Amino acid sequence: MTERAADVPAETRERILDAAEALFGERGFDSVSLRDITGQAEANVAAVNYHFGSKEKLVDAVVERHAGPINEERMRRLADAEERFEEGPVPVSEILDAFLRPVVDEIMKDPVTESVFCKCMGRIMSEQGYQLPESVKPLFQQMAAAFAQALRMARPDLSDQTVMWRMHYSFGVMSHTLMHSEKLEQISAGRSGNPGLEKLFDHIIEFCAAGFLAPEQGEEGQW
Amino acid sequence: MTERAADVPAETRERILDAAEALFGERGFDSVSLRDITGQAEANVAAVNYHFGSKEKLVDAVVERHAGPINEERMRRLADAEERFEEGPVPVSEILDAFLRPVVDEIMKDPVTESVFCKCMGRIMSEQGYQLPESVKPLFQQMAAAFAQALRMARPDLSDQTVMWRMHYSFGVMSHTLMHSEKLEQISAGRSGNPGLEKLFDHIIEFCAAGFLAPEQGEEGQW
DNA sequence: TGACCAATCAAATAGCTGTTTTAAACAATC
DNA sequence: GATTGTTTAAAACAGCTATTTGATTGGTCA
Repeated sequence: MTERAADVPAETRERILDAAEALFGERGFDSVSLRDITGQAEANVAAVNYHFGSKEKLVDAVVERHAGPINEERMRRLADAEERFEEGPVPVSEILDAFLRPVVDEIMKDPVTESVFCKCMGRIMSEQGYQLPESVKPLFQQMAAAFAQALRMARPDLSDQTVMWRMHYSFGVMSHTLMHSEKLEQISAGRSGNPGLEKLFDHIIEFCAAGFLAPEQGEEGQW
Repeated sequence: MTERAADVPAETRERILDAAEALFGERGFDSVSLRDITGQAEANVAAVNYHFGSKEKLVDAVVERHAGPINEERMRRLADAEERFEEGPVPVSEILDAFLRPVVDEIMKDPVTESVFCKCMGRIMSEQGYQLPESVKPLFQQMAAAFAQALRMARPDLSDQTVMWRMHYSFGVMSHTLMHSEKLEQISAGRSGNPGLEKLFDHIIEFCAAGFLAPEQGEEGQW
């Protein structure tokens, strides 16, 4: 009769996913062993290969669990904004909001794993050499293309390269902030339903939007 | 008679440092084994523990080799800028330049390891949970404090928290860009003495400076 | 010449890695 | 009640990990 804590999901598969997400966020994909994961998940080592096939596929499963919903919500919000501003281009801050807000929402869905998933999300976006699972790649590329086009329309005076790079910078701001989200506790003292997280993303959007509004210096096409 | 390629340093210690830097940048600190490193450096496995004491101290040595000079140069440039603008606060873009430029210079010192060190540098700055070696920590904190103060003077209307966060964001832009610097080749086709790298940092400074110039929204002290 | 010292090497240490195998439970269906 | 397919569990797999050991080299100084 193995008693289990009340907040631990009953299903082994789910427990493994949760434990993996937490540990991946804390220490990275490669540095965490299957024994670390199954130990925390109170499962057998073989359970990972049974449920997921391999460690690599487990990583994919962890990513897929959130990446799909986030990217779909991004597309929804962008389409929504384009409807609201049908007479003209969508403002940069609205585009960035459509891009960033779904991440906040996804993180705040589960207040328990919140802070932990924060870092995992940041890791997914920043880990160099990491390949997105094939199942989310197409949607991700489609999403990125849609946002790039919206931003080009919002700032038609900027070169395409500049728009691309500034998207890249905004991505960096978000992922870097998520990865080091333990510093968040300085501003919102760990209460759940974290209001500090939303405020922080407002703050990020302010910063990136202002960055996007900067005029382009130097001659064009010199890249 | 073991012949060695002409561009490989003769000293074992140096060869290990170079190989470690390259591999760490490519795959991260944990994922690279000593055998990977010594294999590429054409050295014996035991050489790492002989010259550095442990793998962890090797990581520290890789970081120390660049972090010290970069932070010292940052302090020099900031002091220089404060002299040039003695009648008033140093402009944000000048402060960011003093902060970012030494990284470019350090990277471009050695055109061979350039692109590789790019990523390693990014990794050092972004790897979550990684602790700076004790030897560089004091200087780093001193440097960060000096830049924070300069930025507060440049934007006295902003709250201290906002300045801190925007510094954090700028850091994120730089480290994320360095980590994914293989995309650099899209804009500067791999010629050495890379002019694209300098241009890119100008571009980053434009973006971050504009972000810093954004007015502070909402009530203060609500963090 | 002999002693010393730093540097290198192959080999062995103990322990961890992902994965596979084998066997045992379990529920549902015939 | 026997027979399915699904899930769990312990044990073993080969291979890799960082580190240590002890022997061997080459050079330098007394």
